[in-house]
Amino acid sequence: MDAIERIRAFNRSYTQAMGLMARDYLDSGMTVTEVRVLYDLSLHPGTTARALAEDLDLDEGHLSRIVKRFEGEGLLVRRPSTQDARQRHVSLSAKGRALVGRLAKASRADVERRLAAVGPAGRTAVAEAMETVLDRMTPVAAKDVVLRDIAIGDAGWLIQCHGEAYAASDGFDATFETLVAEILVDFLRNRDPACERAFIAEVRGRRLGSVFCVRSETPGLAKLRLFYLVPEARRLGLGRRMLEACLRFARDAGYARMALWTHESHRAACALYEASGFVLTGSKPTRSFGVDVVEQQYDITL
Amino acid sequence: MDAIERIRAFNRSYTQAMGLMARDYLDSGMTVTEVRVLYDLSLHPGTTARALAEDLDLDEGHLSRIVKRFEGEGLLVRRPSTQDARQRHVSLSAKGRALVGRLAKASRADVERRLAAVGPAGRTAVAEAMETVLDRMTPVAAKDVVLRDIAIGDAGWLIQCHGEAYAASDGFDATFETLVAEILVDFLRNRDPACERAFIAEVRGRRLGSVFCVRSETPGLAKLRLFYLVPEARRLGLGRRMLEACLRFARDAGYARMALWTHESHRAACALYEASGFVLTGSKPTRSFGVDVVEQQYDITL
DNA sequence: AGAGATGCTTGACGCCGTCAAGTAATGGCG
DNA sequence: CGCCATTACTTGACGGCGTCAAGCATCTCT
Repeated sequence: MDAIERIRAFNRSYTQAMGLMARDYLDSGMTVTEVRVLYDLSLHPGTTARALAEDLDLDEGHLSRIVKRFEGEGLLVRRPSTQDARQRHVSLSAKGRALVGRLAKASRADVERRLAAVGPAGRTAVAEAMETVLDRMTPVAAKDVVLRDIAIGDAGWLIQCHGEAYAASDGFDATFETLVAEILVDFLRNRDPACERAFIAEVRGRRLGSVFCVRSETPGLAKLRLFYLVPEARRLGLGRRMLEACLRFARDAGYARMALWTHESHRAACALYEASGFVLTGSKPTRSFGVDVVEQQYDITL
Repeated sequence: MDAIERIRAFNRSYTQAMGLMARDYLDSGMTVTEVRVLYDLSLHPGTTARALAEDLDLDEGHLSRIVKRFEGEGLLVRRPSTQDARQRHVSLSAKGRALVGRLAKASRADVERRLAAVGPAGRTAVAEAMETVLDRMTPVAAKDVVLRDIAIGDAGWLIQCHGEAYAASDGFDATFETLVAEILVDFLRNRDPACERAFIAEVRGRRLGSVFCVRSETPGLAKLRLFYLVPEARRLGLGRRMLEACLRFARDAGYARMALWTHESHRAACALYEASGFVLTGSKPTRSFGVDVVEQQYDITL
C-alpha cells in the first residue's frame, strides 16, 4: 500500500471516527457551516460578508441568509461601513460570543469523549502526530530552518536515524549504528567546545539533519563527521548551508585543514563536498558494516 | 495549548485542507454519502440495507432512496434473500464496480494534487504520522504487544527516549543520555548472546519499552538495566511481563542472582520490583546527572 | 394464531448549497 | 459630469440531503 492509499485510508477512518461529517454539530441544533461562520466571526470581528464567504468558501447567498438569521437571533450585529455604503461590518454580539464559548466547550467535551480511552500521554502523542501531518504537508521552507548546537535527545535521534537510513539505503548492518553511537558518546564525553561543534538543523522542533566538526589526532586537522539530512529536507540548499557553517566554525577555531570520510555511493553528498572546495584524496574498495563499499576521503585547506 | 485544543485545531485545518466537507465529491456529480455507499458495497457485496445503514450511520429511509436510484441507474442489483423475504441482498453491478474504480482513481488524483508540493519521502512521513494518529487513538492492547530482541534503530530510540523522558521527569542533564548511549554501545559491541539479552516491547511496529539482562563483573550475578515503558503503555501489566521475561532468561542462562539500580523517585517501578521478589539491599542519597537523587539497589535470588 | 419485532419503503418537511437575477453603491473613463 | 461596468450584498428558485414518522410485508416468539 503506497503513501497515497494510506492517506486515503486515514481520511476515511478519521472523519468517521471523529464524526466530522455530522450535519448537526454536537446536538447544538446548528449546522457545521453555521458554527464555522460563528467561529470565523469570533476570530475576525468586523469583517464583511464577502470576506467571510471567501474565507469559508461559502456561497454568498447562503451566507447572506445565515447572517440575516443570526442577526434576527441577536447573535451578531451589522453596522454599515463609513467607507463604502454597500458594505456592512459584521461582528458577534455578546450573546454570539457566549454561544461560541459554549460551542467550543461542547467541542472540547466531544473530543474528550472520543478520546476517553486514551490517556494524557497518548493524547499528547496524538496531537503531536497530527501536527506532524500538517507540518509535513507544508514543505520545509529553508528560511525557517535553524542550525543549533546539540541538545538532549539529539544523540539518540541521530543514532536511530543513521542506523535506519543506512540500513535501508545501503544495507548496513547493526555495527554501523553502533559506530555512530560510539562517535556520539565520545563527542558528548570528551568534547572541547572551543574547537568541536555539532550543528543540528531543525525547523519548528523537527530535526532535519546534522553535521559535526571534531578534532583529529593530527594537529591542525579537523574532521567533518555525521553529515546527514532527512530525505524530505534535501535539495533545498540546506546541506550547503550546514557545510558552510561547519567550515566557518573550523576556520574560526584555527584549524588549517579539514578531512572527511564518505562512501562513493553517496553521490549528492560527494558532489556537494567538491562544490564546497573539498578534493578527493583517497578512494579504496573495502568491506564495512556487512557490505562492499568504496570508501573515499576528501580534504580541504581552510 | 493542551492536547485537546491541538486536536481540535487539527480537525479544523485538516478537513479544510483536504476538502473533506465538499458536497460534490470531486466533481463526480455524486454526494459524499453516495460514494460512501458505493465504496461500502464494493467492500461488502451482498449486504442488506440495514447492515449498510448501520455501517455508514445513515438514515434507513435516506439509504433506501439512494439504493433505489442506484438500481435504476444499473449501478447495483438487489436479489431477494432466500432466508428472509423481507431482506434483499445488495451488490454492485459490473457498471457499479467500474464506477467505484473510477472514483478511487479520482480520489487518488485529488490527494496527489493536494500533496503536489510534498515529495515522496514527505508523503511517507505524512502517511506514517496519520497511522500514528489512528494507532494512538486506539489504546494499546496488552495482548498485541510482542517482546523481541534488539534490532537496528532500537538503540537510538532507547537513547533518545531515556534522555528526553528523564530530562523531563527528573531533570537529568545530558550526561544521563550519554551514559545510556555508553551502556548500549557496550552491549552492542561486546554482548554475549548466551547470557545477555535485550527485550524490546513493541506493538505493530511501535516501540513501547525495554529491559536488558546483562552480565556483571561478579560471577553468577546478572544486572537488569534500561527498564523503561513509554507512559501510555503503563498500567497494562506490561512491565510485569517484561520483568518476568527478563527473570526467566536470567534463570535459564544460569545466573544465581540478579541486581538492579534505580532511583527512589520511580515509585511504580520500585513497587513492581518488590512485587516480583526483588529486595531492597541498599539506598543512598547521591548526586547524579545534575540532580540530587536517592539511588537504590535491589537484588533477587533466582 | 396473534402480538410484537424486524426489514425495508414511502411521505413530509426543513434547510443546505447552488445558480441566477436583482438592487444599491462605487469607480473608471471619456 | 454622466455613463457603464464592477462590486457588495440580497433575494428568488430549486434539487436534493438528511431526519422524523408512518406504513407495509414478513418473521419470530409464545
